[in-house]
Amino acid sequence: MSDFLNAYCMHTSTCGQLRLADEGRDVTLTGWVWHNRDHGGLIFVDLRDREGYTQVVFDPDCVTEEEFHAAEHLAREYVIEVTGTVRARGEGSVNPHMATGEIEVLAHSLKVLNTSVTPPFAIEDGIETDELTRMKWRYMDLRRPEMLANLKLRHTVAHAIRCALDERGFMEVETPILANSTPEGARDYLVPSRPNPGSFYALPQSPQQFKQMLMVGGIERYYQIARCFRDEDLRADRQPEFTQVDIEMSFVTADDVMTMMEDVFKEVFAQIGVEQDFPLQRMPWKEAMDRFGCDRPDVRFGMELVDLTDIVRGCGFGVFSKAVEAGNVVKAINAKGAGDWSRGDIEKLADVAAANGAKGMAWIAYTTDGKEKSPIIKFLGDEVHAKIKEAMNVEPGDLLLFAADTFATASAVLAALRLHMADLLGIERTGHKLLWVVDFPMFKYDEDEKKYAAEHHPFTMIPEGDWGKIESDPMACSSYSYDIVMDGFEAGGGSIRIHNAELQKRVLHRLGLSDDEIEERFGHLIHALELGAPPHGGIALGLDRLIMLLAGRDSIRDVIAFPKTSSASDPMTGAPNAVSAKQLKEVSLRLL
RNA sequence: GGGGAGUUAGCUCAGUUGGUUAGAGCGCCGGCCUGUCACGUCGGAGGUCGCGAGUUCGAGUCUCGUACUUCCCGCCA
Repeated sequence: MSDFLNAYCMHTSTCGQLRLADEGRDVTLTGWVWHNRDHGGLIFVDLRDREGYTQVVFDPDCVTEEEFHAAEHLAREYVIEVTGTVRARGEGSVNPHMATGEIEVLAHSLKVLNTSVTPPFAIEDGIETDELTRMKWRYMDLRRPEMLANLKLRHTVAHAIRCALDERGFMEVETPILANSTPEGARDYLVPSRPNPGSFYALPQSPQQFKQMLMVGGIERYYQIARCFRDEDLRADRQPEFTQVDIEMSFVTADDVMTMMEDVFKEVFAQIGVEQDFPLQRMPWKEAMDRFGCDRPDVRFGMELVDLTDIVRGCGFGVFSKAVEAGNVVKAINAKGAGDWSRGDIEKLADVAAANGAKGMAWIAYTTDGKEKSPIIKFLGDEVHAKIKEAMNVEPGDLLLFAADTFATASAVLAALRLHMADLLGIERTGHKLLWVVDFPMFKYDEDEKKYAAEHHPFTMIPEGDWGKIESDPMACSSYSYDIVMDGFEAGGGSIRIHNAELQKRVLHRLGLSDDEIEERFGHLIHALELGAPPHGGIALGLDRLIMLLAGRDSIRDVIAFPKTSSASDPMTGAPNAVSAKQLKEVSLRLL
């Protein structure tokens, strides 16, 4: 081993670890210069590494003239090695805001390991630097303590999950990144195959097919912290590549999977000190939609949706009564505390409703001094209004917001308004609340394509009592499916899978696939099911979202070391980039 | 594909009704300073106002286009 490696490979971080008990120790610290306070005859340098920071003092009596001169010129982010003695700080110079504030290191020697040009932004928490700038110099962003803490949390959680699954007999198995394209679902990222001109791999949207094959392969309990790829438009909580904790088990029921998952969460949360009551609530999908308008409700606050369809049937307000006649629903939420809002502020909420598909938004405000104002109240009639007030539990200071539309649209509108009002009213949403949303319908009807689609995915097991409805009444088919919802986000989802080839074919037929298409796209799955596939099911957790929520961030970009911008590019490396004509020719491609 | 917000110094921002040489804080550079910890203090440098057209005597400011960032809808089995 070279002297260089000898000198550095055994080094462990100590910048955040020294305490009063270490007084008198000779130590060697390495790290980055955070702040340099040069008092002329005495220099204070805050030296930072991933564990924290320590004040180093340069006294001209304790270092050579050259070293003191070098210390005067230490700028932010210079990399240095300092050897010195730990000493207690004098009376009045203890810094209670620093973990190492009771001590300092009096330098005996200084080595400048590297210099740094001026950083593009401050290496500090709470900066408001544009994300493009942070991503272009991502390695600098990662030096900021809060970003480092996010990655540490991610590591700790991933490690705890691995340990918990290992204890339960799960095997980690890697599945291919170069996989096959599946026309169902999200758009695939494609990779041309050089030896097979005109053919492409797809990067997996999830290891779904492979993990089912592993069950058929007799693995029984599999997991993988798996990268997944979806070529769809981005959001604050969606990246083109993201990480799933992918889990599959044989010979289990939905209850087994959920219980196992809760046990894992229990251990993970214990490790990171997150409070959560177990067992988790299990809410049927229909109930979630009825009460929250959403299959991933944030149940940390109320403001639930109330169905007023029966109350307003035949009432004098045409928008409501005609909606009911057309078979639609009329629902409302009660935003307590917004009753005194101005007409203008209330009308602005209609923009939120419109963005989610509403054609308009009726409202009634009840001021704290007992007045009522509303553009619709005069049409409702006293009797209907009284019933609405009773159903909505109206008190002075309340604001009712209505949606009259199809069940799907009314749900989406009020779910969005509910979250929007919670933000505007400052309703506290601290802590974490997990629950299961279960029993999703097997199918949904796609109005545009005029065909049925899978609500979860087409491999989800249907309760045996509903098998007969696959052809006759698909919308009435339930499924053994479960999403784990955290603070209003889908943290994961799974199901018991179909392990019967005939049933799988019936479901695929229902989705509009011909025998030939089934053979072509899903032949490998069908054949596997015919060869002794065990009953099996599993779940996939969105690791990025989970860490985002645990870290209290608004974007998964803050918990991913090297994320992409909203146009799926990487400002640091320049990816995606143009390739040479030679490269294109090698994979038999020509650009349009 | 659609809608909202944005782009001015290294960073964060201000910039009035279209009018002189585009400002501030932080950072940066230089001087002074032995107990600071957002050190202090004195001085200094630093700008293609995203890009391209247009209107105008005159554009950071108005119009059109365009690129990029960000949030949302669609999309994400």
